[in-house]
Amino acid sequence: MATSRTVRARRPGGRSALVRDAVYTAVGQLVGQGHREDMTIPQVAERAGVNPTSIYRRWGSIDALLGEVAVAALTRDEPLPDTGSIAGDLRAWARVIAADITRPERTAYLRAMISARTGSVDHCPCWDQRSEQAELMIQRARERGEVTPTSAQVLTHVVAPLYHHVVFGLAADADYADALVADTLALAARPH
Amino acid sequence: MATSRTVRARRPGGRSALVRDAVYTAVGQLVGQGHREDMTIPQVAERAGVNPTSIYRRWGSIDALLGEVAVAALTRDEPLPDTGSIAGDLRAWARVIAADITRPERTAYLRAMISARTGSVDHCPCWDQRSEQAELMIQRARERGEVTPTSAQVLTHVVAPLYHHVVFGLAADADYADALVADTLALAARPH
DNA sequence: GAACAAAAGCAAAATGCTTTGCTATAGTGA
DNA sequence: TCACTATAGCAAAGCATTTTGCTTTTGTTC
Repeated sequence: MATSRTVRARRPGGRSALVRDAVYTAVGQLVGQGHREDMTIPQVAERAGVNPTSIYRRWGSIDALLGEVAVAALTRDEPLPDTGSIAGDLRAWARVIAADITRPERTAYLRAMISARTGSVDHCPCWDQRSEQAELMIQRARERGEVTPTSAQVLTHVVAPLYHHVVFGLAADADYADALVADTLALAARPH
Repeated sequence: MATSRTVRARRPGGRSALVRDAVYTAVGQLVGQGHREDMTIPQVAERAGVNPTSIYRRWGSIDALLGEVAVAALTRDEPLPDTGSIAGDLRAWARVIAADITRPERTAYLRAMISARTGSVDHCPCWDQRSEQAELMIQRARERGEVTPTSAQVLTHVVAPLYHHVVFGLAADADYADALVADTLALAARPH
């Protein structure tokens, strides 16, 4: 994991950023090894080669840190499929999502993000991102004159079930993704 | 919360059960007050009027305890709607689910359950319960000669999006529930 | 009702997380 | 380059959680 995110900070370059990256990397490694539940700040600090105090002062708690890293990891943007039809695009996209979020670290990050979420927060960066992606594919398809589902339908009937399944420990494979897309396309095709 | 669950234990009556109930109640109160994140075993023990050691020896960690209480709270069975049509049943059922899981304690429990879930677990008691409920309503409707969605479709296109929305902090109100049911019924109506 | 066994209570010790005051380091702007 | 400031490092103290060995209570069985 290299220096990729440009968090607006007073001192974006230099040591601050180095420490942050080292900490992010350490958290990533621990999550990868299945230590999401029992992660502690001293642990992360040691692995990052950083003083625990620095983490305490910057993030306050392991949950806040984990939440931040999770969001960062889950919102890196990937290339969108462009197959020439909305059906093909959605199918490819859904499969990529399924494959992505079923990877153990990703699942762990998702759970961390959910766990960190407090009642007051009412929007979710990774959901916003999926929404934008859906909009884009639909936009393109409409310009080609295709009949398409709405982005709300795509989010509700394709993305939500995938995330739900993963988060609750149910199967979310390519077949499931395909079925979701098929249903959603059927919804769109029906006369309004 | 009274003595309702009959966990198969060597000594089902008596002190063991009393301690368990007191602990469950204490956890419930703390969750209700928004202390899911910062709950500790000594805290729960004091509120339950129980020795911390007892909790350590029985549950091991606060996460294990929270997970257990969450599952217990989320799988108490409610009466199913019986309106005479699958459309009415599903609409009523979806609204009840939405209203139920958007209550703050319920949302907290859901998140606790998700957080407690490890990769190896591949089924979810509260999902199983929803599945059984859906099957029952569909069964009844089919005996009346109605065209119905499959239970898989209901779970995927009604229940999953509701849970997803709640868990990720998005809105899940009666309107959303209605829209989900409408879409699912439309799917069922379409010629195969 | 007496013996047995399982679980709870108790208290002290140990462990490890967290805080705090201070110093050192390193970016930023003149 | 120099002053300034934000952040990191350090070390010690404080504190809460967790463990442990033992005793007590209480349900179960004969």
